Amino acid sequence: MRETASAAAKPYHHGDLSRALVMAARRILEAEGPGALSLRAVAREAGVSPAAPYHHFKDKNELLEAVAHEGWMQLGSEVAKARSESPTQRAALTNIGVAYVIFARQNPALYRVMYDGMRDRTEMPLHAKDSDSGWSQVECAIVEAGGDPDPAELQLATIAAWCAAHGLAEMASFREFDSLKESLGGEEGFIRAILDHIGVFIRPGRDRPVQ
Amino acid sequence: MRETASAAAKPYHHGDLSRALVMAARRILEAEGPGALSLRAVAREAGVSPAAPYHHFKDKNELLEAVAHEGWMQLGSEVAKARSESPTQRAALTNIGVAYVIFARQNPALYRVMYDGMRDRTEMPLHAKDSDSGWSQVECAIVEAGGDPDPAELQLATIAAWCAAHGLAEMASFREFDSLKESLGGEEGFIRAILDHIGVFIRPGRDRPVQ
DNA sequence: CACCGATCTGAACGGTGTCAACATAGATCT
DNA sequence: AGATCTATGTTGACACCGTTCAGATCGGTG
Repeated sequence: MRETASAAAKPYHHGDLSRALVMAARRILEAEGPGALSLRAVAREAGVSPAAPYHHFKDKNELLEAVAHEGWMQLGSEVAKARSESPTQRAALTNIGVAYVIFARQNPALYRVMYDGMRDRTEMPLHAKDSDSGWSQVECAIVEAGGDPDPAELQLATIAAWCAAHGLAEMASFREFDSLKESLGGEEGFIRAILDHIGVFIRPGRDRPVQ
Repeated sequence: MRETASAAAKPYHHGDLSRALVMAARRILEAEGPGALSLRAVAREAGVSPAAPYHHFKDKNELLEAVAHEGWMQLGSEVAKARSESPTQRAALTNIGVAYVIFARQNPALYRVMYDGMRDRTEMPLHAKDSDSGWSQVECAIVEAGGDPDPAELQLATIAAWCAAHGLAEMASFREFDSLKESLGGEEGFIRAILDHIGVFIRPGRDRPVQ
């Protein structure tokens, strides 16, 4: 019953469905937004029956978690890139913030899934273990920028920075700020201007000396 | 066909269904969370058929907007209260931030609905007109606390403060910070500690003098 | 009173998450 | 190799969802 002898005959077993499902989900997310992201639609996009995903994810939620995890990984590497490309350690922290917000702005649907999965969770997903997670990178950057290395103080500073970046990531989507953005030289100018007002992001050349 | 002659015979026409629906929605939201908030459930809770809401709201979304609007009003008055009860103008801004985050923490499901409705909106709902909206109160508080009254600068500062508060409102729900909260004297201590790290929130007694 | 418009009901449609029963394919054992 | 086991698919069903539409019911206006 093979389709056309050799080539594209869809096999009964997919081979790597879990990855295919995550990819399909991300495709739908980009193309049609989070509202269109139903489990059935993902299965459809992957060319598979609606029940097939349940052999790889116990839930719709578990699929979304996998998608979110990919997102956090990607964000982590963007952050790492921004940090390593910074000319000075003092500039790194701000650049990390900018990279974070820009990622969220460029992948709004994905970012939404990432944070939605985070909400009713008892722990933050991304940062705990990996030394190159977004979280620990921010910690390092804060210390390197002259922040207080005392663990308790550092944790507070990191939380503060993360709060600001997340808040800005969500607020930056309001069209209401369009004209303001334009007058600040585009999206990135806007982001930098806001981060400039938030103490945890050291302001090169305007802050008091680091030490 | 009246039930028991006079008293509680459910009338065919409800009288004030729109308000009853909003109230029912908020009840469900508090009791079972945002996941349980279906239009049918709201109608059920209000003791009405699933189609009845459509005579008062064109959409499920429009109902949620009404719920969100109530939330923003409530938040606005909480903020106003916190501001007016502050001993000094310099303390007011921080107290506003604390009140904002505490409101979000005490009404997490409502806050989620409020912001979800905000996301794909072209304008922010709450602040534009009313002089006692949360937004304009923050603006006033910033100026009164010694912030730059230049309009452009003030707008940036307000956005920055709002970003931080919103970010903290969402991050404060992570159980991961439980022990940290405890060591800081509870939820409010935690919130103040974080806001302390954010420049737009003036730090009484630690910041440079206002003028 | 007759009537009209606003409000509510009932039944229906397509879509959704999820599950149980069954089918198939690939791996493993003899 | 053949038999068997397990992982991975499919089909069909269930309850629920948002939404619509035709009809029932009521409050008010002529």
